[in-house]
Amino acid sequence: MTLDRRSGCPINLSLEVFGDRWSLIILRDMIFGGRRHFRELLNHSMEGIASNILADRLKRLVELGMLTRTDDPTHKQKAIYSLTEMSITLVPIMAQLGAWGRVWLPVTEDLSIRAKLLEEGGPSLWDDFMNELRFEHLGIGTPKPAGTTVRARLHAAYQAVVEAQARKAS
Amino acid sequence: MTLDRRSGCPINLSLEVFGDRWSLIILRDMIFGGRRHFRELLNHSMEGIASNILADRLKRLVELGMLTRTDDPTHKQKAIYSLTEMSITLVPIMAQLGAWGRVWLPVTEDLSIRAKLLEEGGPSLWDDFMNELRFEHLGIGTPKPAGTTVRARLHAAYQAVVEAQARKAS
DNA sequence: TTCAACCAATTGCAAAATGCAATCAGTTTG
DNA sequence: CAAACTGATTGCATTTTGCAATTGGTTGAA
Repeated sequence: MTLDRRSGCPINLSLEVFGDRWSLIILRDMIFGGRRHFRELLNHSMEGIASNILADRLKRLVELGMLTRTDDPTHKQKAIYSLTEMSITLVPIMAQLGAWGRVWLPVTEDLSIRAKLLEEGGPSLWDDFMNELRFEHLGIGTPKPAGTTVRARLHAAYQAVVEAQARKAS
Repeated sequence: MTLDRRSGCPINLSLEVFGDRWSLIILRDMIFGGRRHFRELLNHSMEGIASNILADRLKRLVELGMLTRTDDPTHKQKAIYSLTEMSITLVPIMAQLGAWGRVWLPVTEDLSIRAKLLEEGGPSLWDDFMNELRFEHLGIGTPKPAGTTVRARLHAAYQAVVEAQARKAS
């Protein structure tokens, strides 16, 4: 997989990597949802990605250096997809994208609470989160106590909103 | 023009607005290149956008509220495209995109010097730049002395690199 | 007053990407 | 041994893209 190289402009080249309707969605699910397997990405996809598109994008992202693919020792057919430093450093872009979308687009409260927290936490929270991802995906650094991680906090906030909505609806 | 609404996730909805290979390129040329007319966007396009794609995206961006289209009083056929607050607040996203691309992709020096300055300037420079865009496109706020604007400084840096490259090549 | 250059698109068409459903062969679990 | 699960692949219809040519009109200069 090689870039088009329409121009050497950084914004253009970034768009050539993930300027489509699915690549960033897959990376979002890996970064914020903790997905590591094909089936996890396929079956829990909020937007309903098709399996052929998912297969195509995973292959492409691996070829571009955004992901790595390794065999799962517990299952001979299972593959584990890992983020690379290249995709981990997408966190600030994701944060800005979420912040912008929250202001201008018809987001739902449950799905935007994480973006809100990420925005409020600012660059220092993004750094903490990236370090967690480095530990999980690259084996770099030291683990944090379970439940205190950024992902756990984001997820807890999401769950709280979902439960509040359920109470309101009932 | 209405969004797909695959989900209410802010990242997904943002992608539905500009998750394609041309929309952000057009907005980049308007924000950083100061383009306001169809022909300017078409003829000075580094990536070589086709006229039908440009027409389609301009229409779409207007419908989504990212641009406004007004008649040019000097030419009955000429249209002026203006950024809206919605697209002006894309500046932080552009800055992050440029910063990421500069690290990970084969950018050229001339086309990435602006991204470098924008990154180094940080949020306060982004704010200055957004305020300039608000004055230019929305008529809000006060003008700055010519030559001291962020856009002028970015452009001067770009020109300096281009000239240095020309000297080196000769 | 004629005419070339310019204006924002539109049209026709081939190629590529997308989306959907069905399917695949191998692996694990009950 | 069968059912469920693994990461895909295939076939096919639809949609989007990209390119080149063209449209109907405007402008400015000769």
